Amino acid sequence: MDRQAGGARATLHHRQHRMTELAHPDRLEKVRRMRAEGIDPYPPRGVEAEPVAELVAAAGSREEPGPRLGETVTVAGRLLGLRDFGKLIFAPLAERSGRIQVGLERDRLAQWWPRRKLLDGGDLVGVTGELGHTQKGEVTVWAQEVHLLSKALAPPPEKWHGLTDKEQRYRRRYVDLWAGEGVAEVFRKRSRALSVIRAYLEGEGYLEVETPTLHPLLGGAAARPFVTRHNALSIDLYLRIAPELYLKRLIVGGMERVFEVSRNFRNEGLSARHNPEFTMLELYEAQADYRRMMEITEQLFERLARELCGGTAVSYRGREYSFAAPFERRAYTELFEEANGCAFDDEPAVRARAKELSIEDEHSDYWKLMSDVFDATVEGELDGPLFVTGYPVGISPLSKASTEDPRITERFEIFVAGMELGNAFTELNDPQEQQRRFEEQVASLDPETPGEVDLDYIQALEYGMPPCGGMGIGVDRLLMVLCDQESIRDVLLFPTMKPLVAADSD
RNA sequence: GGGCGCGUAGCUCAGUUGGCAGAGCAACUGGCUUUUAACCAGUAGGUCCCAGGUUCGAAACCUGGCGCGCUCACCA
Repeated sequence: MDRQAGGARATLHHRQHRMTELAHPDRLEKVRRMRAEGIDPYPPRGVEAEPVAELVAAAGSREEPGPRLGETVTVAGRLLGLRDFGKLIFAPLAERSGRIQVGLERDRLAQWWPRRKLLDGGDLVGVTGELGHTQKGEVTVWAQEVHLLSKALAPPPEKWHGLTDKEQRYRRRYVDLWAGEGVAEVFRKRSRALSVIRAYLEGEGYLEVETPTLHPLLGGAAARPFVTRHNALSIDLYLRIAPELYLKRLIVGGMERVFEVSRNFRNEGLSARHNPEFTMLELYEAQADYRRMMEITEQLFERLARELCGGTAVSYRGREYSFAAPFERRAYTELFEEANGCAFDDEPAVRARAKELSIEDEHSDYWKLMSDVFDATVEGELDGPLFVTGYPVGISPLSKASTEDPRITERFEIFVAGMELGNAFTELNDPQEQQRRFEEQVASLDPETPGEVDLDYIQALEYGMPPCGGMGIGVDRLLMVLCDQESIRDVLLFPTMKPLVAADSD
């Protein structure tokens, strides 16, 4: 016990020591010298600068000069490194639109020149000068004025590897974003994807809404929740695991076409495909059904691929996926039978199969077990984009049953590269049937199903919900595919990490 | 929680059979007006994750711990 405590203390001390050393002594000395000379290393105002990508385009090449070659321009950004030739220094400057080279010549900067040694890689500067080229044809701003905008005390990481330690990349995303190849691009794409989604749905007559994140009851999915406390009300609240039941209340309310970009929270394990908080797009449309949801999925996926990947061919982990509509459809029941040699509702056969696959019957709930068998034998093999249709009623408590086969529902999930990217169905709007299914869930004692029936939701249905189609799309996972990233953490700016020093460890 | 792997300079990494702690980049000093990971010469920089153990001698071997990654389980 004592040894453990001692070890923990040593680790703590080690980490804090390292963190203070991020500020480099030489750079601290330069800051002192600047202040002594009356130079503010952290001036309050920036400079008015142009996006460098536009300047690079407008400079043209040496052979074919662009319209703005020779103009005096101002750029601002981070100096990634300094290549010093004595009376000439080249430095790449990075900002939001891209990179441009800055050329610092003694002859053009007579007054500033003695201060060049105060400059370091990583510093933020504003540079005014002539837009031109070097002998090798690189577009360069030949500086006439240099303004330090913010002194970097911490040196940038090694210049051609950047940060490679994944933990360091996620923890210090503020470095990774400019030091890591392609990192900023992923998050520009993420932003564009959300714009495309909003533009598409608004074009379809949808209204974007915001429903509560703090829920008094669990519902809309099966997952372990985060619990929090409201002091004034003296009640526990859950961080939402899904916005579904609130959005459907809005359909009852006559809003008819609504969507929400919802941050959901599930208190479960972390993996390459799971983060405790993740973004879900949920949408609901009155007078629509699951077939309309397929249409929306196809249109949205195709549009996103065109906007983000330049076409409908999407390359993910070395394989190509066609995002051109229509997508393939397969029935859940058929896929189940092909993979397992028995019908999904042949309980003795499925139980035997589960034993073969050493899948444990944890909740003594047959439908959960059957679903586990499906996940183990079918899901990972689905290349897609593929709609798996007709999920069994027993694992679809919020879906309307099929009119042709009462054992299954009007529901589908969309798969790409073995990953579930979305889940949609014709919404169950019969309040009595919904209450019956909720009561079954409560009776199951599964820790991941609601502990009590959401009577307010039943009451909403009692006022009458029109026929309705609804869908949830895992935005992060969809972006993994569109940006060709292997881990969900690579499409999240700040993925959930264990704190360096655990505040509460027992 | 299980399995596998990793932990050495600010960063990226070597370190042979157990025998003086190493390189490149970054930093510092000097040189250089066209580089693209500039180049040349020099200097400085270490809790080898922590604690025990084996040994004449441990960064290396053993035990325990800590941290992280991958993976499996979990995640309708």
